[in-house]
Amino acid sequence: MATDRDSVLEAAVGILSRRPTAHLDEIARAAGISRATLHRIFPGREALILEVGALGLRRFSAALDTARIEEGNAEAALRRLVDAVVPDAALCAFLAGENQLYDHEEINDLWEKQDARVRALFLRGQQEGAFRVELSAAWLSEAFFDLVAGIGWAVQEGRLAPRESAFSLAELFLGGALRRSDTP
Amino acid sequence: MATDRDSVLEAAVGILSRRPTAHLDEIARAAGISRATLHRIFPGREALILEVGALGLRRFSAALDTARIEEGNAEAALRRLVDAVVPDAALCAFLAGENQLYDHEEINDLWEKQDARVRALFLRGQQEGAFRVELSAAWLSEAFFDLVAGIGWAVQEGRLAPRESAFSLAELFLGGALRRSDTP
DNA sequence: AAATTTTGAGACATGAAAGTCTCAAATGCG
DNA sequence: CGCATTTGAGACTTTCATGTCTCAAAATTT
Repeated sequence: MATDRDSVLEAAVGILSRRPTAHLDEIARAAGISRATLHRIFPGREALILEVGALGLRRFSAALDTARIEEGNAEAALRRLVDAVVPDAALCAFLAGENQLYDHEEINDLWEKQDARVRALFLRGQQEGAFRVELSAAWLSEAFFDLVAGIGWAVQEGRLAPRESAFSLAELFLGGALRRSDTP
Repeated sequence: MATDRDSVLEAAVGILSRRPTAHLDEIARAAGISRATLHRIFPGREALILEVGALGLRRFSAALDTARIEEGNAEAALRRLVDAVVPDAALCAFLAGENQLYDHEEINDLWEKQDARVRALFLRGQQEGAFRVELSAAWLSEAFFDLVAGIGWAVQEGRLAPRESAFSLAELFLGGALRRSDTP
């Protein structure tokens, strides 16, 4: 459930994923609280950003769990992952853009762990013959994340309907832009 | 050719695309000049950022020109575009992340114009039967840009070899991650 | 309804980066 | 070689977001 802190963090993401330099004023207003209260909940800007990152990682990690990406065939696992991750795409977009967090050991470790799970999925998919081997698993993993972030931005700014987002992401990433006469 | 200003701007991109909040000190050092000289060339931070954006758009526009995206079949045009745009991927990554520039009329207009050209390419490709029609031209265009930015980041941080970048971008975007028995 | 707690608005202090200036060193030019 | 221009290092001022504080209003509890 969305605790009090989490709802503030989600409001913060809405602002920060678009403008990482936004003032605390603005974030507080978006969260519907005063700057004073924001300060009471989070000691300062740095702490706030850190917690947004931590929330993003928790959600991403939870998405990997609910999608059970280690099970079944790789393509189906990836499709499940898309469905699970799309609701938190904005959070992922923030994570993707916030390279500053990477010198925080705790965050860094958690990120590394989740990233490894995704890379492993692609590697497994390549070994199963599901994914192309001409593209490195690392690049597949990174590109996937880029597109998740892109979906997050596009939805947030109204350029893409939320209902289409999972389909658009999965189809483009898996199938590419080229039309084909046959289904694979 | 890279005039004096442009070389400073390119150094600035190297820093700013990774950390948009970097101090001017750092940017000056990266450009090999002093903070005083940086101030002499660009009146201030805002002006610098603006010019970086303008350079990015000029380069992107030039890439669309050299790729002659309006000519020939759409797939080939897109492949040419990939080759033309990859050298400036870092600049594009900056553009993608810098939504602040969008309230500058001049920049905004220029961006809108180039974006329209790319969208037109995808639309044309869909009409020719080259690109899938289940995905909107707007999303194809946006996703393409997301991946260009991703390539820029990955190369800049050494996660992807520059020589592989054009291939990785074109293949993933056009063909997707799924392996296929036949070539389309 | 009274008491306790939480919140918001604003004033104020702090600190850090941006912007400005000066002057000596370096560079380029005639 | 001497003159002119440009550059760099640093001190300084300014600006603005952050962080801190206070107090009254609102909400919650009992």
